[in-house]
Amino acid sequence: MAKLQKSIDKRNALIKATIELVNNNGFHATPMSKIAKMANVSPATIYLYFENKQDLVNKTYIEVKAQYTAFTFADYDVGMSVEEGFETIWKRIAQFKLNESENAMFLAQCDNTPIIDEPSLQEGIKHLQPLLDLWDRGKKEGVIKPVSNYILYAYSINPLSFLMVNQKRGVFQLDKTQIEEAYQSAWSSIKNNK
Amino acid sequence: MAKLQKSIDKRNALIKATIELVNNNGFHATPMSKIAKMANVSPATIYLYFENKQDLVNKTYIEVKAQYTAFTFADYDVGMSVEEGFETIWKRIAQFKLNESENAMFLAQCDNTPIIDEPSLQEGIKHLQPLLDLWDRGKKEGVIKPVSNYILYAYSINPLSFLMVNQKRGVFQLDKTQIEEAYQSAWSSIKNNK
DNA sequence: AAAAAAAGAATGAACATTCATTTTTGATGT
DNA sequence: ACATCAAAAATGAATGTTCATTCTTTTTTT
Repeated sequence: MAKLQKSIDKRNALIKATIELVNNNGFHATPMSKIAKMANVSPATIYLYFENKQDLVNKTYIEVKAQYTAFTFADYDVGMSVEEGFETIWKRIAQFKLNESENAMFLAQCDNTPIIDEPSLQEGIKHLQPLLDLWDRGKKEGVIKPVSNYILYAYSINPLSFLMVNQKRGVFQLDKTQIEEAYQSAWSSIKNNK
Repeated sequence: MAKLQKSIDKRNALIKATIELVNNNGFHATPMSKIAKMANVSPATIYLYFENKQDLVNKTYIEVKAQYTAFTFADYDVGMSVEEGFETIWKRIAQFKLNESENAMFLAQCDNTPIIDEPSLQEGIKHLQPLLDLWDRGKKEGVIKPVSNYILYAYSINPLSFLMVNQKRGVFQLDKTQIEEAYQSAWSSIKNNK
């Protein structure tokens, strides 16, 4: 147990260091030596846990994405109505993006650059399925606009990424009221009006 | 004239190569030597036009951002009504993001990573002012929701970035009808309902 | 005491930038 | 028109550094 525990700690420290350094300096300016130093580990040790730098960043991405989706669907239940389900999921996503902004920033960076390889991107995207299923159900019930899920996502979920980035930059702050307003915008942009 | 013309051509070729390589490989995997090769120039020549790699990427960012905003406001006139003005601007932005996707992708990458330095980011953001002015006017007239411009941007403009990225990836295609739908979503998410 | 984990130092490749030379440009005098 | 030539522009090859990865040795675990 002791051995395994220790290993997991080191692995986590490496992943945490990767996120922090990539967020602050970008992938191009995060050498393995710095990651090692921040994780209190020798550079050589990284290679006991990961194949190489690409593998490290891929695995970090998958791990953070898994956390994100686990968090997102924690309160959700398939038995909920479409509207209730969407509100539940949306609010969790908002909470994640605004409270766990280190993780959210890392995902935003990965999703807008070619640093993660295709298989890992695919792996990361899988877990969003419940939301897509909910939308499909909503369209059948006539509650959700009959448009592509990409458009629904673009208008209801993606804005949170932008708000998160700007909150992180310190130029803007989302409070309770604004979150509620943002939620109303999100819902009214996807609900079917007719 | 001949001399200056030639210089501008080389500079443009370098900027174009930078955009293409950074889009496809990321900043970390675009060596100066590759940029030089793609621009049909010796590596040393880059340093006649730019101070160093950071300067090259900063200047590229500013240049593309300037193109973007010039394009955006080309049809806009301050005398327009708020609704007409917004529609005019929004549709130009959509056109830019979907037709000039190389440029738009580059901006998206820069806006979500720490590869551009702060002064250049500031420089790039300045030109968006007319849209913010329009929104402020709209709020005074009671036509636009009285919320932060960041929220207005997040819900009406930013979704286009997401759609652009996914269109580029080939998983999704925006046609005329969908653009019209997207515009309706954008407008109804910012117009004042009461 | 053998096996596993970790470490620090070494290795070699890749890369940004500079250097020494060559080529191009365009003004000037014929 | 053309030849000359200094200045500017461009080049390919060096330079020195940084960095990912590996190697050998040491430490820890069981």
